[in-house]
Amino acid sequence: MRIATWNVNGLRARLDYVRIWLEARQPDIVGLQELKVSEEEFPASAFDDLGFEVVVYGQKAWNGVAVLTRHRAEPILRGLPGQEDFGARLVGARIAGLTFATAYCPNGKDLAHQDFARKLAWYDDLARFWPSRVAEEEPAVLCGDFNVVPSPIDSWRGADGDGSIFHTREERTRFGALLDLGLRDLYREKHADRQAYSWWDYRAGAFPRGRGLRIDFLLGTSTVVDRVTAVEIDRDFRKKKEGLTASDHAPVYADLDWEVS
DNA sequence: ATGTCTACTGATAGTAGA
Repeated sequence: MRIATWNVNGLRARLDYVRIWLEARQPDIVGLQELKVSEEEFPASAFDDLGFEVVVYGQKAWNGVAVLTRHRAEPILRGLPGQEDFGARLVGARIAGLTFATAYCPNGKDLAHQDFARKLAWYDDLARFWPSRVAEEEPAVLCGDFNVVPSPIDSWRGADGDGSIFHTREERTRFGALLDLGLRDLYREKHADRQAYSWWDYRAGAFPRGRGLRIDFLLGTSTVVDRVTAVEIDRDFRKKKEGLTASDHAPVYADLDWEVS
């Protein structure tokens, strides 16, 4: 079974591109972020045609998350309690015996902006909420755009980035608190020393220059980690395809040795 | 510093957010 996470940066603008990726990679479950579309305008029929059921938490213009699945989904999470003002950023479902949730964590903008403190508070609420709904021993995945660079190796700037937005001690502590709940970074479990990125700024030629950050993660509990056979950042799908513009994020996917009943 | 992209608006170019 193949699971994936992808910040698509506008689902309506990206729909044809997303379709190309789904057909190329054939994932079973996908967490999408930054849909930037209301639930009324969500292109459900396009995914239906491709054989995917959808669980959507949409919002006009900003944010928005969804789970696509080839298997039957039972919705279990919609939003982070107490953080409704920060928009549609968390949705989850139970699929094929797996708890699968996807998050679009706040960006924070810059260290002086009030959204930076709000980002930290959002993380604190997530770390409180998650264990109230998901047991550490159950097979579970929390994936998404976390807007945090966990370690210097995850930044094109290396340790020179330390202290700047996405690279602060405060953000790393919050991300670490999720790992302390028993969630493990599937990519890092498979590729301990590989420097690779999942996001590149559209500006200043960041992608061709190799100036990226690894901020998109598939986090899994131990029962999931034990089943992982491969994890890849699909860098090829950060490139233009058939004249279509890519998201500024690449998809990240993992293959699990998983029985779908 | 910023060479881009998306979606919004009493829109039809300018702005905000990332």
